[in-house]
Amino acid sequence: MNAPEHYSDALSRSELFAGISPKMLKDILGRGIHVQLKPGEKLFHEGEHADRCYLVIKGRLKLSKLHEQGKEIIIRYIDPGAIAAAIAVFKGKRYPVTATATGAVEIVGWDRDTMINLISSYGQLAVNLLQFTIDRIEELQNRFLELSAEQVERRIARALLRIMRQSGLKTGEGVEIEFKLSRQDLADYTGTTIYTVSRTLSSWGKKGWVKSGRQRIVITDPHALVGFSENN
Amino acid sequence: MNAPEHYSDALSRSELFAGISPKMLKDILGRGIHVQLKPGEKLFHEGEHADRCYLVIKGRLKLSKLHEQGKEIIIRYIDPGAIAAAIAVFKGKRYPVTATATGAVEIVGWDRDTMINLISSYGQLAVNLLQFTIDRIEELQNRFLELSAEQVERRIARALLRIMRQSGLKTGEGVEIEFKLSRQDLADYTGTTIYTVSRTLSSWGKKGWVKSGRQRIVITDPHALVGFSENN
DNA sequence: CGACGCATTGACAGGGCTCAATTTAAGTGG
DNA sequence: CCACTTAAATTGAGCCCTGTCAATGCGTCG
Repeated sequence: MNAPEHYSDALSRSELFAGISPKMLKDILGRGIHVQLKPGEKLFHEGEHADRCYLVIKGRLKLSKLHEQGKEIIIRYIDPGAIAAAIAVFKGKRYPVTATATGAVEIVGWDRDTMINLISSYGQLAVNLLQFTIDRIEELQNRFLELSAEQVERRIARALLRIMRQSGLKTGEGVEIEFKLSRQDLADYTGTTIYTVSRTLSSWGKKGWVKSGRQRIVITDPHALVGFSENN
Repeated sequence: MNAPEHYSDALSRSELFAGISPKMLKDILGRGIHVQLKPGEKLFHEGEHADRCYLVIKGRLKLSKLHEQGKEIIIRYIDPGAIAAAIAVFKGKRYPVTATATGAVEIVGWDRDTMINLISSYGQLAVNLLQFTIDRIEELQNRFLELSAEQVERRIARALLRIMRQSGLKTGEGVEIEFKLSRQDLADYTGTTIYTVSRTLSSWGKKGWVKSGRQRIVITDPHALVGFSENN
């Protein structure tokens, strides 16, 4: 298998493969399987046996957990270059979350044996994996604190800024979230309802902080939003 | 240094040292430093440089994060045999949380170099550490889901049950939480206020589910509490 | 015994959820 | 390219859960 051109872009951004030479990368990529996902398609379900981990090449995965009565909570989004289920795959455990494609998604997957093999071949991988895990725990702890200590509007502000930093695209109007992000998604991400999100974005729209339409959000005044999320 | 008698008890319960022979344990313990903490004393603060990780021998550590305006959130409690800051110490990062002694606490600490040394000497340690990390992430994700999807009363029920399973002591009356746990603690753990916790425990008291006093909680009917936390 | 910290309880208000009714926008097929 | 369908978003009204504030009770410890 020969890696297509656009792989290098995702890989160069990857936290997991930082500090690994192009030659090694080629080897690593060659050992994975290539998968394409349609919008909304699920890559794996919460509770399933974790037999593979995946690197996102193009598009975005949404990691979420489901609660009884259909309420969903979004744990995080996985951008190109980032990896999903890297930790779960090691222990042959079950996936603790569900992964869904937002838009068309391209990924590379490795099974458990291959991963263990790779780790022992490339020491840097283990270090990166540890770093990655630490970051995940910290991110979760931070969001946990926010969720319990802050009011909804501020949580939405922080969420939007976090997503903007991860997946923002500078345009003439401001910074646009470069994937489809509905009110429902934001609500699930911040632990609120679509109604509150809608009202909030509405009010920010009037202030000129954001422009938002159907599954599309542009932050026109990031500075103001940061101020709001921190001050007062 | 010769390990005191009661060390073996904590160690035998330890997730981290599972599958490691007594002889090796003696070596590992000998390389750590022994620390005693007074009630309320802080072992490390959020943001400080993470220069050591610790195994709890006796008593309990409380891991928490602070929000502006003094609001605190409890991430978890660390019982005898469990370890704190194990991951943070590796990357020479800062502690993401604050550790406080609840009651008198005895711990053993290892610095970064020693930990790295130990890991390379005892392969099982690395595996255990990974397992431990996975468990931490899952626990956080679960609580995150609860926090965003469930009402306060049910969150308190779940919290109490979780703490009971971890640190419960069967007595004639029922299962008693074996360390001082104030209304404030429960509130910080569940993301609510002492007033709501107090009202809730009061009402459960009338139903005969719990008996609670000053920093002391006994679950007299665990079954009923489980039912409440899951049903409806 | 007095003082301090923890816990309880009541009254009140408000943030945000629920529900229902529209409006808007994006497909889709003829 | 336009009607039609369908999903997403908006907006208003009402209310309930839970946070806030204040007063009081009670257990513990010096």
